Amino acid sequence: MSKEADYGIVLLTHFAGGEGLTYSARALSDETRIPLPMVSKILKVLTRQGVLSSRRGAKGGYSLALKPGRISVADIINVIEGPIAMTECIGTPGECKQEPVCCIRSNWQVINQAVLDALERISLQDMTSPLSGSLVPLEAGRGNELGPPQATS
Amino acid sequence: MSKEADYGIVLLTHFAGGEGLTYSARALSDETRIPLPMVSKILKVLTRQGVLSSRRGAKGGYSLALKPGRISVADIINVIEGPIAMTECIGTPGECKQEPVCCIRSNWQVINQAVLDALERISLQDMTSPLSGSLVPLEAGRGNELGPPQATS
DNA sequence: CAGAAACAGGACCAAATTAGTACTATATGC
DNA sequence: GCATATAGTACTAATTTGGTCCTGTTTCTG
Repeated sequence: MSKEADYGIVLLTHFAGGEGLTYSARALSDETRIPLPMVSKILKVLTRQGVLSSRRGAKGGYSLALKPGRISVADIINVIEGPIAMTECIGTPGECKQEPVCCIRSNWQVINQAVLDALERISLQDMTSPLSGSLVPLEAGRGNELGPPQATS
Repeated sequence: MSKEADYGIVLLTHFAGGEGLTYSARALSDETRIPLPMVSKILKVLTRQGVLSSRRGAKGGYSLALKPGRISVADIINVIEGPIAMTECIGTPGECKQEPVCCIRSNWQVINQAVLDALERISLQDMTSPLSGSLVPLEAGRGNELGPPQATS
């Protein structure tokens, strides 16, 4: 994940922690230790994409445009970085030279979708408090009934 | 994921499909349409890391050093790219300037671990045939009982 | 109204990473 | 000895990324 997306999630989590408050870019920079120009840049993107709403002028600033329970981590990565894709062929099909002879692309689609689903289930709200460690890992339904790689031939 | 890791998985899946056969770099390049120098480079890394074994000279080539059921997708990414980490602070702790004031790092650890677990459960063997689309997405166990972001306030 | 505070929108740059290439050396089989 | 094939390393070119800067425009306050 790019640092920009990373920062974006940190910043938005800050908003989610503070019950609909309005923050200036400078204030957020101070509180998060992320350099001001970077903070500005990211907030602008998030505003253009409708995640934040902004008010200009003195006493202006940014505030969440949506309820923190309705924004997912996947959403945020999506608006900052573009589509979440493990391989090039998922994000931009047709680019890869060996797509015609590639027999694992469909498998990547399945894996990618699983990760995507997971990140979509985690809301900004969730990020404000510790996630319980009991994340149920995604389970590959296999045709052959193999155990995990370490336990099988 | 880097293209090198992507290619690596394609190449290894090729090995897994062909029951312990030995392939030369050239043969693999022809079959996968991945440029030869690239194939060579990746195979060398995989050999040094013990995933493949090699034989030099005429009639030489590469073959799998382990049973395809015992190599996971996570393993492959790991040896080619290094540790799988969604954020910098997971892969190389202590680098990030705002780590002391960051309150979401522990959550990233949980998320990262879930993805890691998922990729560890998918073996090379599994990649040779279509994964059933019914991957159970990883489920965030939340303290508060929220539904998915889209369904809640 | 003047000025300060704060966002909007770009353009821009430098460093790091990545993708890909090339070359030399060494081992093997015929 | 020669052809085949890996080992190792160095190199380059292009892209991406992280980060900065500057010039507006809007709004509040005195």
